[in-house]
Amino acid sequence: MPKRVDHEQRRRQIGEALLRIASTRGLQSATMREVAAEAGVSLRLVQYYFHTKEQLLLAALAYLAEQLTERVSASIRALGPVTARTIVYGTLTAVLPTDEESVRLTRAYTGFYTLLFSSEAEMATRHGATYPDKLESLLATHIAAAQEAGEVAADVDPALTAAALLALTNGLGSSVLGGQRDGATARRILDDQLGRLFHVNDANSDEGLVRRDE
Amino acid sequence: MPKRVDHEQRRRQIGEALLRIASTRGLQSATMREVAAEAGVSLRLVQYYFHTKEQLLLAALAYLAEQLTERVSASIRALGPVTARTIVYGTLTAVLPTDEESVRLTRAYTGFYTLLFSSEAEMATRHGATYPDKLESLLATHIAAAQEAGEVAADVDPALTAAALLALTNGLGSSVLGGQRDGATARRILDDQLGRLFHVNDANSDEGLVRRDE
DNA sequence: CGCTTGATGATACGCTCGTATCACAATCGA
DNA sequence: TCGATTGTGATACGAGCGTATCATCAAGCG
Repeated sequence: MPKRVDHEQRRRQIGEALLRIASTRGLQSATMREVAAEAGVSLRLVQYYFHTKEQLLLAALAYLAEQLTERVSASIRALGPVTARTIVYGTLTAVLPTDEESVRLTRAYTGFYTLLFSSEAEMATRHGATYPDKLESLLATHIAAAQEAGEVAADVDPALTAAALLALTNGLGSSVLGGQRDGATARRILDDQLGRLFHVNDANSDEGLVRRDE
Repeated sequence: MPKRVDHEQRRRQIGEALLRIASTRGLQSATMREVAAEAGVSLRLVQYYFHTKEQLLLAALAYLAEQLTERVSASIRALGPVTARTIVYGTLTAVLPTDEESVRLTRAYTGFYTLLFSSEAEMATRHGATYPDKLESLLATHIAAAQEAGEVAADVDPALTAAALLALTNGLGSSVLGGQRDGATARRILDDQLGRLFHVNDANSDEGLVRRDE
């Protein structure tokens, strides 16, 4: 059988298998043997394409980040014209575990993030923390833009608010994954906060403003 | 040596040892042998007082909840007269990992919460989720009270807001534990949101209001 | 006093994990 | 054509885990 084979494709096949396990049985169940079985290959092959488990995890994390990024931009596009507001909405709702795909992604991501907490290997100079950092500054930028446009109150600190929104979304995600509430409820909580942040810019009162529901 | 010994004290000694490990090396390092060593007893003793590891974890979780509750009420008391506002502030800032003790507690708690995500044993009818639920309804009650007193805008939904604040705090805690930012910054983000929620009830404008820093 | 019983130590068992080793088949360059 | 290289299988190894077993030592009770 040993035809010359496409390494990248094989690695992807195995990496995806790991992600599938991570989002169903949890990352701690993603043992070498389990991944091999899920990918339909032998244990030896997993070792062959990823010399060590850490390399496998790292590659899978990269694939996951890829999918996550793709979902975020798809979510933004789906909201119509690209404005600061749609970017913020799209980004945050994309990473909230509401439908099947986002549950999958969030579960897997949480697994990796959890690994970060107590890995002596430091997960390759904590790659995990750079992703949220980028998201945060991106959000801050667009909140500031919305502020310029008068969609957001002037006394709002974009950086602090971006951090808060992201932390809120992560916290909501955890509560959904932990079974404390369902995705729809989490979505409602997030929408409430977002609606409170993005209000119309005409009036003097901050009460009775337009409530957004999508 | 076999004097008649106080079981509850021994169990506590061992349970605290587990918590100590959970908040330093992480819960996944809390093996039976490690706990025994940390507690300064033999492996056999750990087995003697807790027939199985799950029982040990459950007991330790109970101790942790105890300490957490104690810290929350201490934090509320430290804020002076007990009002709806001090309760909300005190509760949320107590569980945010800012000082050494809260880092310890939060780390340990996160470990257990993480275990919840993917334990087939379901951690004894998911005891973990009841605690946040109680906190949430408690917060909602006091936000509603503050609303009655005019300290909170009338269009705020107490339940949604309580959930959001708790999720925000949890998310911030995760980011601190994950090394994304330090406790002081997290505290600033939380304070910003709380200050925005509890505003003075006299004026017409929502800009330039009193910024709380403690 | 003696004997049951509570408390403790030493050690073993079975399992799973990541990783390593050895053998071998298919392919390709010369 | 043939040897070197690439891909794959079967299996072993050592460590760490939760748990179990067996023996023993000090009390308390009759």
